[in-house]
Amino acid sequence: MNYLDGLNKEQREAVEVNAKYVRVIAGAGSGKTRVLTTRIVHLIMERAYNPRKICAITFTNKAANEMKHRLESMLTSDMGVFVSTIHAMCVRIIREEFEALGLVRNFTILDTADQQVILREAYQEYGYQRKELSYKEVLSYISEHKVNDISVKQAHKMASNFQDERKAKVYDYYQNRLKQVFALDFDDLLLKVRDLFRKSETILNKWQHRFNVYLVDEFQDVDHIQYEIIDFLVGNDNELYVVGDPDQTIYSWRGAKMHFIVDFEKTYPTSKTVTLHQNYRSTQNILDSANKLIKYNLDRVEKDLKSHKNSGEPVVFSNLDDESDEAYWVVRQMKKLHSEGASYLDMAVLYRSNYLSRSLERVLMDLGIPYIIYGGIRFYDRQEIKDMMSYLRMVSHGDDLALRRSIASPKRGIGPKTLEKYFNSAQATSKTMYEVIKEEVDSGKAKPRIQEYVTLIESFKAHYVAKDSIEDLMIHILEHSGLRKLYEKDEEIERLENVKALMGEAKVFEEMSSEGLAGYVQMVSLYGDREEVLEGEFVRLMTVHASKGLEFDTVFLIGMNDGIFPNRNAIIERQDGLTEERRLAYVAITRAMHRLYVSSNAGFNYVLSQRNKASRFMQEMDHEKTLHDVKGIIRNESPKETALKKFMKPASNNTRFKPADQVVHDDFGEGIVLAVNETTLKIAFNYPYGTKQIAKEFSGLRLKGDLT
DNA sequence: GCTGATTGTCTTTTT
DNA sequence: GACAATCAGC
Repeated sequence: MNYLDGLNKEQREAVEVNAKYVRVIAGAGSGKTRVLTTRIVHLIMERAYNPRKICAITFTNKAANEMKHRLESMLTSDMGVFVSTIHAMCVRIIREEFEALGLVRNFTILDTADQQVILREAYQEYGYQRKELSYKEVLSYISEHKVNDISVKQAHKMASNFQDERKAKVYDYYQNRLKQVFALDFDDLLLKVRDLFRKSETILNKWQHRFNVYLVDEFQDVDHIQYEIIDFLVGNDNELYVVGDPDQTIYSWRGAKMHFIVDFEKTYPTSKTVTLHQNYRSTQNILDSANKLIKYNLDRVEKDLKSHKNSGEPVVFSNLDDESDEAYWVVRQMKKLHSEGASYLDMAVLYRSNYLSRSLERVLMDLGIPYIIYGGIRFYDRQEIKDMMSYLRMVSHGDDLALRRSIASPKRGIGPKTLEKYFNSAQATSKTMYEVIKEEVDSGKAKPRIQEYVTLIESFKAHYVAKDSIEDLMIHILEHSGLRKLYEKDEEIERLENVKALMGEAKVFEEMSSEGLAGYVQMVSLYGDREEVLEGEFVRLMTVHASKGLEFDTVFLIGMNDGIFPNRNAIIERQDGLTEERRLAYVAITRAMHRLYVSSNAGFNYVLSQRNKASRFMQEMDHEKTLHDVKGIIRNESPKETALKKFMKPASNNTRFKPADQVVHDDFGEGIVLAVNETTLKIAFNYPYGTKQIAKEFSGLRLKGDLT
C-alpha cells in the first residue's frame, strides 16, 4: 500500500509540497499529525533524506511518543528520526555543552515543587509571609523576568513599590541558589541554549549541521525563546516545516505568540502555505457550534471547518441546579450510553480547571464507573514518588533540596532548627548541606541521628556502585530508608503500589537507555507525566488544556459558567483574555467526534463567591436554541446512603469480596482488595502489575486459599 | 527542639 | 480537599 493512500487533495499537497519553508494551517481534526508523519515518510522514501538528519519538535511528551509510534508503524522502525519536545532537546544540548555553560553534566532540573522549596527558604530568610505574597505570584514574576531578559539587577532598579522590591529580592535569592546547586528550571533549559547559540558561533555551527530538516508541531503555541532557538537551528541552510492552527492558541499566558504562525510568510517570503479545511473528526452539528463560537473572535483569519460526516446528533445543552446535580446528570448520560453499547473509553469529561473534577469524581466513584484523571496530581508529583526520588537524587546529585526531603521522610528527629544550622554553614563555605554534614560526621562530632542518616545515604551510594541497577537500588531504599514502614504503618497500600510502578518504569528505562541513574533522575524531572497504560474501560477526565491534540467519540464539557469558563482571572489579567478563553472552548468542542454535551449549573460557587450563571459561550455556540433546564435529577442513590450501605454491610451478600481480602487473579496473581465499588473491585496486585479495577463478576478471581 | 494535631488560606491553564 | 503556618505536648 502506498503511504499517500487515503489522503485528500489538500493533505497530499501538504505532504508533497516542494519548498524550503512550509507552513501548514491545519484546522481542528483535519489530520494534522497524519500529515506531519507522512511528510517525514515522504522525505525519507521519496527524496532519500537521511532519517537521522530529520528533527521533529512536538509540544508534549505524549505527542512525541505518539509520533514515534506512528512512524514505526509506517516505516517498521523510526529509522533514527529525532522526535522530541523542545525542552527535552535542550536538555540534550546542555548535557553535551555543559562546559561552555559553566555547568556540571548532571545538572539538576527543578520542577515546581523544588522551586517552592527555594521560595520557602527565601521567605524564611527575609521574613515574608505566604499570604502577603503568594508563591504563584512570585514564580510567575521570576519566569516573566527571566524570559524577557530582565536581570536581577534591573529588577531591583525597576521595583517601584514595596511589593515589587520583595519580589525582586526573592528573585535575587532564587537565582543565586540555582547557580549554587547547579540547577536549572524549565525556563533555564531554553534560555541557556539560546544564550549559548547567541554567544558561540562554533557551537551554533555544530548544531546547525546536526539536522537538515526541522518539523514543528503546534507552531501556534511557540513562544519567543523557542522561536529564537528554532530560528538559530534552521539557520540559512536547513528546511523548516511548521504545522498549526491560530484558532487553537491556548498558551499565550505562557508566552506563546500566535504571530509566528500568522506572519510566517512575511518572515520567510519564499515560503509556501497549505491550508487544511476538511475535518474528519466531528459531525457537522458539532462543527457548527465550534464555528459559531469562534466567529465571536474578531481579528482572526477566517476559516470555516467543513465536516466529512453528516449532521449527526444535536449538541445537548443543559443547566442543572447545582454542581452535584450536574455530576449526576453527566453520569446518568454515561450510563445510558453505556447500556446502549458505548464503551467508557470513548467518553471524556473536559473542564476548565482541575478542581472542577471533584464533584464528578465523587459520583463516578459512588456509582462504580471506572475513570482516570489526567493531570491533577501527576504521578511524579505524588508524595511517595517524591520521597523515593529524593533518595535517588541524594545518590546521584546530593543536592540540598533532595536532602531536605529525604532527611524528613520518614521523620528522623532532625527538624527545622538543625537544618537551618547546616544550611547556614553550607552557605558560608559554599558547600552543599550534605558535604557539611558529612564532614561533621567524618570528624566524629555529629549527633547519632545525623550519623545514621549519612551512613544510610553512603550505603545507598555503595549499593548502586556495586549492583549498578536503579531498580535494585530502589528496592534497597524502600526497605532500608524506612519508607516501606512509613507507608505500611498508615496502611497506605496505594503508595506502595505507586512506588512499585515507579520501579517498573525504572527497569524499562534501564533496558532502553545507557544513561544511568543521573540520566533517569533528569528524565523524571523533565517528564510531567507518564505514558498512559490503557487496560480495561475508563472514562477519561482532564482539563481542556490537557485534551489538546486528542479526540473522543463523546465529550462532556462541564462547568460552563461565567467566571469559570471563561475564567474570570484570565479576563482580568490579560487584555486578550476573553479571546483566548474562547479559543480554549473551541478546542474543547472540536475534541468531540459524535456526541457533545455541554452543561452548566446554578449552584453557589465558593471560588467566585456568587451564584453561578450559564456561560456566555453557551449562547454564542447556539443562540437560536435556548438553554435547556433540567429539573428533578434522579439520583440512583445519594452519596451518603451509599457510604452508609458500605458501612453497614461490608460486602456480605452482594459480593464475594470485601476490602483487605487476599485474592488470587488468574493473570495477575496475588493481590489485596482495596475498595469495593458497585460493579468493580479495586485490587492492588503484586509488582509489576499494580492497582487495577476488576469486574466483580470476573470468574478468574478467587479468595486466596479458596480453590473453588 | 521535634512531632502531630489544628486552623487558615486558596483554588487557571503546563514544559 | 491540599498544604503550609501555628500551637500544644512530649
